[in-house]
Amino acid sequence: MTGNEALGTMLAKLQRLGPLDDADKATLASLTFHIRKLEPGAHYSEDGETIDSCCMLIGGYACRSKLSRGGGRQIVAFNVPGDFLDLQHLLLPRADHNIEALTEATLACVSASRLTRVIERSPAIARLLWQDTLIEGSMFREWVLNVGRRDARSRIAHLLCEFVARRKAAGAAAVDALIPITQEQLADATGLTTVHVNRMLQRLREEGAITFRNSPLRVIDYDRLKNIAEFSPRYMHQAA
Amino acid sequence: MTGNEALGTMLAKLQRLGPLDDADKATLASLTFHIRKLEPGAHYSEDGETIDSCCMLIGGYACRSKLSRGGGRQIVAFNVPGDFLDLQHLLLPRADHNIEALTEATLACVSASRLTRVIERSPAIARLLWQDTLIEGSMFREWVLNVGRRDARSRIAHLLCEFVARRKAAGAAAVDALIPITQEQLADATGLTTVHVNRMLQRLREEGAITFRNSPLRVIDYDRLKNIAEFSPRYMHQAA
DNA sequence: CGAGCAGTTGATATCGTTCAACTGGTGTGG
DNA sequence: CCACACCAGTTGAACGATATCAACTGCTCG
Repeated sequence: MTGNEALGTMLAKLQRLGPLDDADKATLASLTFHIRKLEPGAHYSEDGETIDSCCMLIGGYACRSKLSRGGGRQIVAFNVPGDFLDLQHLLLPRADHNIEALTEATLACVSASRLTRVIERSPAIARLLWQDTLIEGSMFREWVLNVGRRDARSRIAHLLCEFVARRKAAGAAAVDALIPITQEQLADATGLTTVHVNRMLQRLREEGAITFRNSPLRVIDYDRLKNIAEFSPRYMHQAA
Repeated sequence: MTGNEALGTMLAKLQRLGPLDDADKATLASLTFHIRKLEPGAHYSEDGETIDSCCMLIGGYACRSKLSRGGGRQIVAFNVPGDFLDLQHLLLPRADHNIEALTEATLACVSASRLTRVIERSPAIARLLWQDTLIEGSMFREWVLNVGRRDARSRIAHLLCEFVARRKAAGAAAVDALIPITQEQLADATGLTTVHVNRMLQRLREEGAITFRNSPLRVIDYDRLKNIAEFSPRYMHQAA
């Protein structure tokens, strides 16, 4: 994976959000990317750290998580290729959560100060990045609803729907591709226990929505899953 | 409440986030505010609506909520004076949640197109608004953790701590001022039932952290409440 | 071959829900 | 000034969803 491919991924992402003119593209092209690989489970950043670069996930999958005092982990977002992982460190140097690779992951990192210069020169780019932040915010609100109000079965279903929809929108994989999330991670993302997640997944399998026995999770009936989940992608603002 | 007072509130809010020079302030002052009053329970915006203005809450309290298909309501944020209610409609015209007054509320509204012109002229203002969006995002992440991982008692305590801390930071009221949130709203915000919220509040009262019998809620021992809540305000990035 | 880890199962415990009745303010119309 | 309605809050009893604990399976990898 080279800097050029990273630039391509970033351009594609931004242009999914809105138009850029040639000057904007040239400005972007002036960035130098530092390519970084992460093993599964490795952390890119940790809660409390000071960070002065911004990364985009250009390959593999990641998640954002926070710990409660008791040691419980809550995953608050999943990330797919094309996602900015920490645009926030442009304006808020101190990390407020952990960012962790789910699979082998490839990151394209830019120094925060250089990116700052880019957005000063290109209001259009600044606007799209801000828009991305806003869409992320909307997804967090949906997560609060998901964890707060849905029962275990539809909560899990909703999570899977979102993951699959975002990955598809990013062009990273088909709806029925393998889902690289363990049951433990699913539990941490839904606020349930692994035991209960396992039982609910079995139910979703019986209902014909997914498969997974001794092999990674895979969605086989997306429509059914969406129904169970009350999933409507509007909150993603068609962009993720 | 006049447009001038609205401008003052907005300036104060922005300068809590970062510095502005005189040109920025002049640019802001060119905005015309439309002052709007909301009765308790009245909606400013509803999920799905198209909105072409941006409002700041300059008096009273509000909340953001979403509905699940089953009709369950999830409150995903509380708002205190000085909060931008819908900066997002600058870039995402379609609302993805409801915004509702908790008390009598006063809003200062600006047309989205005018505000767009302001941020085009002043990168510093754009930067602070984006920063505000990022901080809001961090608070949503904390809410996911709160609803997903904490038990009922500390979940409620955490909510109260956040409300009180933000209100204090905004200079709107002291820590021990009345909290204008009903037990039903507390239930909707925590993903619990009113019955259980009532029982947990009684426990927090027995523990000496709050009072409320036949009168509005009030925090009387903030430190104790913070302890129960595992509350650490870092996720608000000192700004709210 | 053994260790380790994700996943699976069953039995039991618990937290929070549900349902239904009741209290006590507050506001309104007669 | 009373009667009534209404609404937030309160209480108790029974129920149910999810957690907890502990044992076991079956990969995968060294």
